[in-house]
Amino acid sequence: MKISAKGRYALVFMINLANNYENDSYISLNEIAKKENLSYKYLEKVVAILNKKDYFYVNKGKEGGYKLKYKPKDYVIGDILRTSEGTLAPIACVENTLCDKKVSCTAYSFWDGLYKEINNYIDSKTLDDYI
Amino acid sequence: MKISAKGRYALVFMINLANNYENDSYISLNEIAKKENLSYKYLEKVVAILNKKDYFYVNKGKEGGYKLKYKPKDYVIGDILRTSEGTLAPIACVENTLCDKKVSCTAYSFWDGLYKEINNYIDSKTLDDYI
DNA sequence: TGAATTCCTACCATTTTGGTAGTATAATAT
DNA sequence: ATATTATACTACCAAAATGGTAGGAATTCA
Repeated sequence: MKISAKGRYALVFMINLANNYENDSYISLNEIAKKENLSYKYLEKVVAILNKKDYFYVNKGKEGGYKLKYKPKDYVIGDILRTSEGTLAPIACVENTLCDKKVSCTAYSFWDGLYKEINNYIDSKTLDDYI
Repeated sequence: MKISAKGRYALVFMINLANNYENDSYISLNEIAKKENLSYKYLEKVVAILNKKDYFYVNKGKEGGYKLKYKPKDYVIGDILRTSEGTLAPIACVENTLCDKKVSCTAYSFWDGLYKEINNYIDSKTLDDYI
């Protein structure tokens, strides 16, 4: 029941952008990786995933890097985690439609309830809460 | 962020025992595996883990199997899952003491909050809720 | 033009996952 | 008694996921 490094990296990265929001400057992967003691190469990979979303501005070259596009309050953490981790369903059947047992399935309602609790929590927090 | 087969098997198994509680008879792995469409051998393995706790009576031989020791209401699902899965901490640092950053660590309070939500939920349910 | 930076593709060792196989041991119905 | 049924225990294993690393191409800007 672990969040993978992908999710951890993604959230740390986005919080770093949020912390830099007021500066209106770009912040590079190198800088964040060093500050947060993350693998630069792996962070690169995770950011590539996040970059498919409309989260930040990017600039290459000197003084380049990443900059948050919207206000920290506009970033729901659940959305960031789903982008990086995929679904946060504790077991597959509460998410997809492959399993048709559902209601009749032993323990289904327990897992479904847990899923809802998780979603409620992660969707109630934004980057602004962790600046 | 998935619960592993271990946790799924464990809960299904325990709910089956709970369903059989009123009968006061033993129920075998074979019977449960067939009914729930689980791998018999893997179920055996998971039950071996659960068996370290004081959860059920065991009887070998004909008419043998497993029988719940206490009332379904006495089994908190969080306890069952921790026994089978290990900790349900979404990331390691909210659980163990290896990481000393904690409060100052980026995003720590987010993960800690999520952990608390998960624990609250799974500790608020007992087998009796899923009979 | 050179340095800094992102972008992209490929590779890889280790661990985890979800099993299977086989045998030993114990209980019991008959 | 003993054949049958069941758990207990140990060992093995293939496939997938995890958490990286390596190297170079493209782009930006001082």
